[in-house]
Amino acid sequence: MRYWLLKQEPEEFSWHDLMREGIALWDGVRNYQARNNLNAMEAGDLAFFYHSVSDKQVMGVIRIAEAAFPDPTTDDARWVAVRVTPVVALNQPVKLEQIKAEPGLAQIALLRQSRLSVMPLTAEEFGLILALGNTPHPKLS
DNA sequence: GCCAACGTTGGC
DNA sequence: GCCAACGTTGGC
Repeated sequence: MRYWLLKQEPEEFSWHDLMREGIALWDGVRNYQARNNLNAMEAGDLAFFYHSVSDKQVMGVIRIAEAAFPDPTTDDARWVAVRVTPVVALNQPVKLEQIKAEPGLAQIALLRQSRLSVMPLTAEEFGLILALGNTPHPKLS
């Protein structure tokens, strides 16, 4: 079981869109490092859904429903997509500002590599963000 | 293989 | 709107 953070502009695809659809493709990634992270995902892994640019906050927890397969939005075999499903909305969305203020989160790629859209989190980092969002761990609920 | 120029992302 | 941080492209 690994933990991830997936970033998207809410104007493109939002947490609300995912809740409405129930299950969705995470596709269109065209960056090797992000692609490598998609390839490392296993069904059942948990991830946060982060709204970038206009919102800049973590909205909720999602689950990787299906591991990487060829991205249907391109014929280029280099790129992959996964399928994700919502698990739980955070009781309070966690702002980028709060993440920056938390010493235990200083190493996360969200802060250190702002352009990366798919990144791993440690179990500790995942837990800290859940705590900031006043949300119990989905495994325990 | 190097690097300058250019394009994109995302925070401010 | 600006700029930092990358990533990509193409000339050499």
